[in-house]
Amino acid sequence: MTHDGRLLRGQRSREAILGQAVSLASVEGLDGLSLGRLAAALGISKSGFFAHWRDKEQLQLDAVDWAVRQWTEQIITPALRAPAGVRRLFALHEARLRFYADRVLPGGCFFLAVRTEFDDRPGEVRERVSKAMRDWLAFVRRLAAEAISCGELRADVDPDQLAYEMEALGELAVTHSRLLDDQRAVEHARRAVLQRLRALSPDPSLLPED
Amino acid sequence: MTHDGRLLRGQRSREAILGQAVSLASVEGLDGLSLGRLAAALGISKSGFFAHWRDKEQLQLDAVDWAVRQWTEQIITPALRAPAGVRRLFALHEARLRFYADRVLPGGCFFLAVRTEFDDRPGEVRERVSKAMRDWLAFVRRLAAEAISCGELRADVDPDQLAYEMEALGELAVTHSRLLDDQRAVEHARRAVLQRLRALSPDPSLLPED
DNA sequence: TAGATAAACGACCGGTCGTTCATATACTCT
DNA sequence: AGAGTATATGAACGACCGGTCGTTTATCTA
Repeated sequence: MTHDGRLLRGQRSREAILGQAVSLASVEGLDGLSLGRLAAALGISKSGFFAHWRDKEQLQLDAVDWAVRQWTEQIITPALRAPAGVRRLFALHEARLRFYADRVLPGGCFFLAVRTEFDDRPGEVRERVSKAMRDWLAFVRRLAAEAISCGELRADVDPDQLAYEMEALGELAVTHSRLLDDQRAVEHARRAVLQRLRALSPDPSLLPED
Repeated sequence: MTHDGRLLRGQRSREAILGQAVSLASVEGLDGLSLGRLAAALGISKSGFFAHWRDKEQLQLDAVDWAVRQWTEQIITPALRAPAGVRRLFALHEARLRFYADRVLPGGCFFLAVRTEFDDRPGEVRERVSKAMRDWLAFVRRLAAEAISCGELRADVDPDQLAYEMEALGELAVTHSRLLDDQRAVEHARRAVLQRLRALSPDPSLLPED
């Protein structure tokens, strides 16, 4: 129980499979992704999945959780190194844009792909994705509320409204930069949030001018 | 040649099929849509499609054009009844949000679904969707430039930047309202653009306060 | 009225989908 | 050494995929 090489190997397999699944799902979605292609990309057999997951849906659910962990490590954690307030909010936005620009995922954003796929399709996957989005938005709202309470955002700012705007402005960068081959999309996304935060802050000098 | 009931019937069939295809594609995408389900939804046989289109891709291309026409009729044309300037820009935004709120398409937005599906998949469909997006953004930019030249927007406004922001803020309303069952999403989208336009206009009183 | 043509159909093709199952291997525990 | 278990495989399944084929029905033309 304490030292089982099989479990360790199994866990490594699971991690490798989920990572690849999230990568492919960022391109073709979680349902568009087929087990055959996933197996081919990993060089394993299709039936091997069912040693780890009961069916495709269970794998999809775990893939969502894996993507949440990746998002936390690569966007939230780095942003928390910035001082609380508007600088942390903007650091969060920049971490996200860097995640897109660095092409960490071949499709750009797992959550964009999966959200448009499942927003109108009932089931457990939808609920899991929905919860991930709620948690993420609640986190952004909390950062906004922090910024208000430490006086770096005007007291009349609505955290809900600001979180919506940051989410919208950040995410369009994915499809715009790809579909239109428009490099300026990321710059538009950056400037939009920067100018918005500066306009809402009593001390804009906390943020870069441009 | 001038009066052929067969051609007329064929054209009506094509229109009905494309309308249904756009509806279904707004939910599951243009590739996720299967000819079998499309035929079932229309109560016709699968093989009948190939009397009108060579293959699925040709139908997809026509569906994109059909969706562009629908978008023009239901969003652009109504907005053009508003006077040129910031009021027309905001009318465009409101027409779009009404299109979403009225659930004209069961999936909310054909172009959101198709864009996330094809932004990283080469082919003719991608090019067609890309062109549709470019044309749409160019139209929004033109309205913004008009507003600047008639003095209703500050001269230092960047039409590219404004078009990006309006697009981003408008479109997130689709998935947010659906995935999160959040009715406020549309209101967030409306207020974000309204306050943005008011902030950029020398005469905010042209627009509603809230 | 006879022939041509557009529209729609049912049957069927090869291929891929998610899934099941019997089996083999690798490892731990008793 | 032997039982038990986690991991992985290849073969096979029924369902559905996009697409082809020959045929029928409806309509126009000569």
